[in-house]
Amino acid sequence: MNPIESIQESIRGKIVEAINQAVQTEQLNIETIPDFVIEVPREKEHGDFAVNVAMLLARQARMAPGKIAAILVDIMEQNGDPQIERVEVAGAGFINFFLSKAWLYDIPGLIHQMGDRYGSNPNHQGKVQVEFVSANPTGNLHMGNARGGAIGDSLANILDRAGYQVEREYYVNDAGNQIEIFADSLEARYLQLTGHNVSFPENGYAGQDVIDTVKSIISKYGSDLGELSAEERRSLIVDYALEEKVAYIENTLASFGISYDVWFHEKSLYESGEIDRVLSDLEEKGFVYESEGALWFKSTRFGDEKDEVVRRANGLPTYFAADIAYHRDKFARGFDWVINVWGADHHGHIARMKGAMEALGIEPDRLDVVLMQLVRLYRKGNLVRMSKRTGTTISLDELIEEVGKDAARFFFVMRSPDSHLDFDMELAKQQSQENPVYYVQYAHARICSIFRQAKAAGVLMSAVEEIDASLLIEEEEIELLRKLADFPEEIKISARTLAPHRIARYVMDLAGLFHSFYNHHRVLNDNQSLQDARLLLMETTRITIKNALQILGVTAPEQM
RNA sequence: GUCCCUGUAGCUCAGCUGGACAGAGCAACGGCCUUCUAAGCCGUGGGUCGGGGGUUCGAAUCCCUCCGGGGACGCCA
Repeated sequence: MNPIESIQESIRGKIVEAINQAVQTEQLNIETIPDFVIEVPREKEHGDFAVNVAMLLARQARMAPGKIAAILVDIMEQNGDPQIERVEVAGAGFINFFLSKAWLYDIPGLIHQMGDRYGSNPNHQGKVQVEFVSANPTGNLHMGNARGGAIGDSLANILDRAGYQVEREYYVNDAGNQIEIFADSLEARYLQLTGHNVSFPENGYAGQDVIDTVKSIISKYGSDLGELSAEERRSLIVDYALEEKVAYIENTLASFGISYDVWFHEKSLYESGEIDRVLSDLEEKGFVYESEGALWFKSTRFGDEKDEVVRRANGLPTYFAADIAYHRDKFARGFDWVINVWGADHHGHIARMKGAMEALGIEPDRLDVVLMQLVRLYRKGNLVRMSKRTGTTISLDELIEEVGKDAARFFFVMRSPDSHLDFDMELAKQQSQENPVYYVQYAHARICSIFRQAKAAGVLMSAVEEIDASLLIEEEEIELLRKLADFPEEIKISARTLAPHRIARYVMDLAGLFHSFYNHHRVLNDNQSLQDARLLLMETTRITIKNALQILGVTAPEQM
C-alpha cells in the first residue's frame, strides 16, 4: 500500500479524463497525451500536488499553457470530486491540486495495521541478488569494505521492501593469482618463524595479520610440518589461513548487522571447470582471440576502451575470466536482476563485464553496478592517511569497537554512494545534537517514553477503529502525517535509483518533524479523544522510524 | 592523454525521469526546561548552484567547452 502513489494515480486519471473531454468537445486539438509529471510542490501555497501537463501540451495544441490549464481545471470543476478541495491554474501553467485531508487521516490506521511491514510495496517482482563487500580473504576489512557493507545491506533491505525476492551474496576470492601470492607469503613466514632463513616475497602480504595467522598455525600444528611434502604443507597452511580469514570476515560483518544468504567461492569455478567452459563458449562465438601467447576478450566490440586478457600466456585464467564465469552463473541461478556494490577503483571493470554478459547473450541491463567513492577518515579535523605501512589504517572491527555499529552504519549510508565520504570519528562518537544518529534514535526513545508515562498514569490508547484521527489539525500534526504517508514512496524511489541515503535523509526529516511536534503539543492531556488521536500518531511515527532504521541496520532504542 | 565520479551557504551534504522565489544539518548569533527525556524546540543572518556557451515556455538538473578536486587506465584483483 502506497498512499502517495494511489493519489498520484487518481490525479493522473482525472487529468487524462479531462483532456479527453476537452478533445471531444473540441476545446483542445491534440494527438497524444504527453508523459506528464505529478509532483509535490516545494511551496505549500502551490497545493498538495502540481501537474505540468499544460506546458507540455502547449506546442502540440498551439495554445498558451495557461489557457490549456484553465480549460482542464474548468472541466475538472464541473466533474466535481470529493477528494479534491480545489484545483487552480498557477504560474507558467501549472495545475495545482488542493486535496481534502481525508486521505491523510487514513494513514495512521494503515500504519498501525501494517506494523513493521509499513513501507513495503508489493508492486515489484523478481529475484534480485545483491553482492557486496566481497573483500579478499587475505587481509582485514577496511573502511571501504565497511561502506560497501552498509550500502549493500541497506540496498538489499530496500529492494526487499520494494517487493523483490532478495539474496545477499559474498564472493570469496579464494583462488587465482593472489591466493598464490598469499600462500607464498604464508609459507615464507612459516619458514621464518620456524627458524629457517628464507627471504620474504617482494610483492607478498607483509602485514602483521599474516604473521599472527602463521603463529596460530604453529601453535596448532607445531613448528615441524616436515612429515608433509612441500606441496601438502603449503596447502595446509593456505587452507587454514583462508578458513580463518573467512571466519573473521563473517564474524565482523555479523557484528555489523550483516549476514549473507550465500558465500560463493571463486575456487568452485575452477573446480567445476566453469571458467574453461565460459572461455570456450566465448571462443565459439568468436569473442576471444590469441595474441602474444595470451587469450583476449574483445571488449572493444562492446564499447570498452581496450581488449582484456582472460587467459595469461602461462595458461592461467585472469580474475576477469573467473568473474565472467561467476556472473554467468548468477544469471543461470535465476536472478532477474544482479546488483554489485563496488569501490570506485573498479569502475574500469564495468564496461567489459557488461560486454561479457552481452557476448554471452545476457541482457547487460540486468546487471547494475553501484559504484561507491572512497572513504576519507578524519580525526579531530585532520585527515588520517589510510596506510598499512604506517599502521594508521583502521579495520572494521576496530571501527565498530570505537564508534559503535549504529553510528558507523548510519554514517556510511548518509551520503550518496557517488559522494566521497568524509568519516568524522569524533562526530560519530559524539552523543549530541551534532550527531544525526542520536537525533533519530532519541526521537524513537522519546516516543517510547511517552507510552511509559501513559502506562504509569493508567492511560491506555483506545482501539484504533474508535480513534478519530481527524482531530489532528495542528500544523505539526499535519506535516507529520504527510511525512509518514511518504515512506512507501520513498522506498520505491530508493529502490529504483539504488539510493539508500534517501532513507537516512527521510528518517532524519521524520525525526525532526516529531521533535517539533513534541515541543509544541502535549500527547497526554485531559481531552480523551484528542489524546487517543495523538497516541496513535505517536505510535505510527514510532513504527515508521523503527522500520526506516531497520532498513539502515540501526537499532531503535526504547530508552536513552 | 583517455574514461568515471565530483565542484551548491563558513563546514559536511541533499536536491528523484528539467519545473514555480535554491534546501537540510553543523558552525555563528538571540530566545525556550514547575507539565510526556533540553541527546530537544523556536527565531536571525548567510549562496554569482566552479566559469562560459547552448537546448527549452522553463536548467543546480540535459548538451558542449574550460578550470579545480578524487579515482581508474596491469598477462593485479
